[in-house]
Amino acid sequence: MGEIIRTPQQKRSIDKKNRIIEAGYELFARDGYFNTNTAQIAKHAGVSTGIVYGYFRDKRDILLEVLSIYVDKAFTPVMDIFDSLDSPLNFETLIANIIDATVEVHKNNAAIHEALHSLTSTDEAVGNKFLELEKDMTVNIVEALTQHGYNRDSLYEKVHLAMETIQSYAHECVYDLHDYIDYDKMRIGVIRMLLSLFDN
Amino acid sequence: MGEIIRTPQQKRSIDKKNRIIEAGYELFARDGYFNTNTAQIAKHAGVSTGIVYGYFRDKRDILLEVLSIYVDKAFTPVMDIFDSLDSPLNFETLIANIIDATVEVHKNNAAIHEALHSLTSTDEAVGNKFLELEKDMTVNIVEALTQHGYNRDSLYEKVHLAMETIQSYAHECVYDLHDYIDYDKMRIGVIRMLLSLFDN
Amino acid sequence: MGEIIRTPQQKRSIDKKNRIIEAGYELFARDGYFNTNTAQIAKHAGVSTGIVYGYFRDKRDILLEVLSIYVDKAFTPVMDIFDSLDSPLNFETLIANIIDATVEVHKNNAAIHEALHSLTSTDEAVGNKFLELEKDMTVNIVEALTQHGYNRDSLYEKVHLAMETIQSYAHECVYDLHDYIDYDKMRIGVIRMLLSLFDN
Amino acid sequence: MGEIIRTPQQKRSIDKKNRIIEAGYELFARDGYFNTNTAQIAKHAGVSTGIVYGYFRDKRDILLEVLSIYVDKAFTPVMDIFDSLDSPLNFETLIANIIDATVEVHKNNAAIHEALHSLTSTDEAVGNKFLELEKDMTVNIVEALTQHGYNRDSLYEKVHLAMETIQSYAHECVYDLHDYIDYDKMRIGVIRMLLSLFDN
DNA sequence: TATGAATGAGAATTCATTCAT
DNA sequence: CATGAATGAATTCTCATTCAT
Repeated sequence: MGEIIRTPQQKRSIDKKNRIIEAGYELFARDGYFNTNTAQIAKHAGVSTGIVYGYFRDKRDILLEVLSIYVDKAFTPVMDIFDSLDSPLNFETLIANIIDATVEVHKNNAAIHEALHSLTSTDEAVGNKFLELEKDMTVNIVEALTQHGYNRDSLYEKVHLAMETIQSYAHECVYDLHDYIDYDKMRIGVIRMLLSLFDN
Repeated sequence: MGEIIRTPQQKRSIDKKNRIIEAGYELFARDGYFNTNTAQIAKHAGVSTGIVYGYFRDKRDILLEVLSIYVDKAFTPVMDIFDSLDSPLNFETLIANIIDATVEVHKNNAAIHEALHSLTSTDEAVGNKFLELEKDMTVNIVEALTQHGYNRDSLYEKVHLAMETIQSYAHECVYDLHDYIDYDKMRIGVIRMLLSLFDN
Repeated sequence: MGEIIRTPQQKRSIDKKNRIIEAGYELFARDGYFNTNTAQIAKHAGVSTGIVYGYFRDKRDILLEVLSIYVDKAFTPVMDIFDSLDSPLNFETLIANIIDATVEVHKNNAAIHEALHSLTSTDEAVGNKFLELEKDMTVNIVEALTQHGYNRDSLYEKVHLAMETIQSYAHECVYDLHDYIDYDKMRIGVIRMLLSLFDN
Repeated sequence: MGEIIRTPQQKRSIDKKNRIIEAGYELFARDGYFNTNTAQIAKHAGVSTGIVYGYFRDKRDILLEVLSIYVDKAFTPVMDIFDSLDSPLNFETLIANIIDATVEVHKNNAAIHEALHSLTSTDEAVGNKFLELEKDMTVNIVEALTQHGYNRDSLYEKVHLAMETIQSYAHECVYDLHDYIDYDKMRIGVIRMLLSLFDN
């Protein structure tokens, strides 16, 4: 098999590979994975169609890289909050901070999130990556809470549920689709719900 | 515009159209919209490829019909709960009932929900249909609650948020993907959160 | 998997499938397998590129059908000679007849023989088909000779060797490439050699 | 025509050119000409893809060089036999020697022979080279035989036919594909046939 | 209405060759 | 001379849609 996938070492090449990933990111976000073809990605990245296959095994391989980037972007800002945490925990502030961080992440990445997440049911690797992301976040948060002395029943369930709820809110909030919803009021509802969840 | 899309009158034709929709439903659910082709749908429905275009303008038209069916399936069972509601409202029971109904709906339709919902960002009509579904449910529930004397602040926001939360839970619960989660415990968390949300 | 390979029943479809095989036959013979593309085959057959994949799994599948046809064409005329064989055997006549039949087959099929045979070393199925052809011919001839009372030592080896020799001659003769060779004289040499081979 | 194909003067360059030819030789033999790409050849030779075009006009040019090497390898061992030939000629020994030399050549080069020979019908230069090889061998052998006093009718035809027969045998023998053939017995048949051919 | 063969535009991928460094 | 990244035309194959019957 003569298939040689370049692992670029030089700056220019790294740039080029990143440009392709970036192009994939933007086009998948805008049009979806299935509505984007490799020629478009190449053109958007300012490279030839051929070189795409110098850096990636196939179109799906680009997807996987885009996914990795997204996962980092989604994971880091929220987890950073737990690095600088005071004891005793102030849940109200903590929750508000996580909500705001999540909304911020969503503002920049909602479209790609949709595009990627829509593949979870038909692409096992993509599905697993999302599961892993959720698991990593849950586990990390549980650990952080425990270290700060919070240690109640059903902690994994609570954290996971909280995350889901915040995700849902962030999604709604960013798309701002329902004219009958005041997202600031909803935000208050989310905080109230989560406070009660953890105050137990 | 000489194109004639049949609106079937005879029983046999209605069957045939429904069989095509049903086939689309199953295949979209199993493989996703983009991984299903019209030949497969026709074969699965036991009809010829050509006749598909006698009943539907194009492949996407099948999608739209499938979507309608799904929306009904998702809407009805939950809304039925509000038809037989006692006053004064017992929120704990109500919430539990909605959760169970939603989980039940999801058990049967999670796959198609994924398949359809994944198109929301790239297909405006699909997106709007989902918005409409959410709006209809929210509005109906708000109305029912009001009629039963429940009338607090931010009701739309609360109801919408509650629905989102239940949806999330139902999804998690049905797929049962995280081995570190006990979904019965999570269910208790959901109920607690929502009780606190509405007890305010 | 939605791959449906038509097995044509109707006359028109059979014609079409045969036209594609025929086109493959001619183009492979003229330009070789690797220098022929599916678009050319389709055009030569007077069909669209798409329908080629309605009748054949892929380009190689056409090759395999062409091969089958060739094998029949190569096998039948020579084997027919053994259907009408007098006892006692007149080897001189028999050999001459086989030579002539083989040359005749080669006249019409030398190019496709080359094209197909050139794939034996890189395509196992093709290689096996040629082996099978040689084996079938050898076994059939040995059987026929035995039935007519010829039963000497090393019969399989002799028959196989005779066939190879005749093949070589037919090839040379048809291409007529060497100006220093008189193929009629060479034919006499072949007959003499084979007579001595079997007279032992 | 400003294109400059280097004729390497320095030792290192000659090595490099030879390494490329050697790589072509091995890969063409293993996978065939069309299943080998220039990147593979370069990699196998331990050079860059670009430099290949410093030494060769194009991929086919490598093929031609490989062909030249093969022709030498095929020509020399057999021709050497005629350098040390006793008078009067002992045909039985001579034939046996040629058979053994040819089998030996084939043992080492059967694969590349197949790969190259398969191109004869579509590449005129390759075809001509093979013709030339056959002609050179025939002419040389005829000359040698004549010098040793053997001078019969149809000598070119006989020699050519003998060579073909031996080639066929060597091919069969090396690949050893037919389980119903004893190649030692077949070898005896070949010798017998050729003795009778020349004893006339 | 119904069939399923046929179309052809479009997608993914390969690879001989060139070129900037 | 040498490198290996880059090009883009060419190729295989798919599939929504049409059409002859």
